[in-house]
Amino acid sequence: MSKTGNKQVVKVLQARDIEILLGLYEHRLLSTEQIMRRYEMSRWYTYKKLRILRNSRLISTHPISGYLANQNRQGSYHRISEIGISCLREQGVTVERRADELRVNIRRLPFLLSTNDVMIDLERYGWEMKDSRDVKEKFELNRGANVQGMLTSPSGSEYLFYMFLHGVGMKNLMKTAKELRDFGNPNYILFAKSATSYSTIVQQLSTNNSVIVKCQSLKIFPYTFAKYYLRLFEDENNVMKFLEDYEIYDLSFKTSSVSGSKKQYDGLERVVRHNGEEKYLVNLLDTDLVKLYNIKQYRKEMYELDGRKVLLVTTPNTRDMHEQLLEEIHHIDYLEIDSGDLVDYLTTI
DNA sequence: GTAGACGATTATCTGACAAG
DNA sequence: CTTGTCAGATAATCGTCTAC
Repeated sequence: MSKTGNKQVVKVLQARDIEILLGLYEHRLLSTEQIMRRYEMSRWYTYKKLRILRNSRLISTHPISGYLANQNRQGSYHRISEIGISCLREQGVTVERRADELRVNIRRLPFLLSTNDVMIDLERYGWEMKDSRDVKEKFELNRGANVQGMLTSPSGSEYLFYMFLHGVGMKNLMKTAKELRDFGNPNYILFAKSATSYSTIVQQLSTNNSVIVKCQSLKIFPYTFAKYYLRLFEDENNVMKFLEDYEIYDLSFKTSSVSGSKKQYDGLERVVRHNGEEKYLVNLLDTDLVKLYNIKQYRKEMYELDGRKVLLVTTPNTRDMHEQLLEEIHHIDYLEIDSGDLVDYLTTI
């Protein structure tokens, strides 16, 4: 019997035990549910495995608070213990931090759980996530910065990212804006976990040109949508492939993008034929404020000279917001994408 | 309107068991 | 020994209906 004073403990450390310990070391903490997803174990087995690791004092378990709004029972999260760390060291893993240094302040807990959730969803599609401390170290950013970490897309683009929970304080948003302006990194992703925080962020930042002109992309996503969208669509060619595949959108793509000596408009590079008309296609599914800014620069006079309207790809949920942001521009047509189609497309690949 | 009541749900633990 | 599944139990909590 594998018992020590009644409790089941680890007798022989398994490969998966080490992977779990490593995951806890690298990401500081993971919830029960996250461990279940990340290591692809059944619910029962996850509990069992974690209990055995805990009984062996390799990990410690704590109740989650502040993660889900209006709910008291939110499950548990797990951290690696000092014993767990020496165990990793014995396995030949280079570990520098002590268990004590991996503790997370209760106020940061919901942020870290949220970012780890994104990480677990996207890593299997070729994304990589770097912890906020590593990022701050690497780019020499100050310790108190809001930046949550860095995401590297499958194609190698590096995005610093931010997480916004259910409420967004104005002070905090201004602090973030200052970071976006000062950090000098070209690409950013902002995740918003509620509809309110999403629209607050978009509204506040879309008028802040001093921030936008410093960026190559500044994408703002509703959290859940982002976890689907980013699997594949950070690469815009895949968005185009999707639009082509669904004939109901009635698009035919011109073979090449606008190029050469002809005068170009920033951000308007892709010409399509839609309803018998040539238009500039802009994908705004990512609510990229840089794209929005570029569309605003395409003024009425230019449009009258050029003759091509802008065809804007949006969703039923974001259309109102996008229209409102561009209300002074009239030469825009909106193409609504059914998010169901989008999810179908992503899950059948 | 709200305090119970009551059943459903959630997160977890337990012990048993098959198979390797 | 392990992995992995499962029925069953639990305590806390959630949702909702009902009685006052």
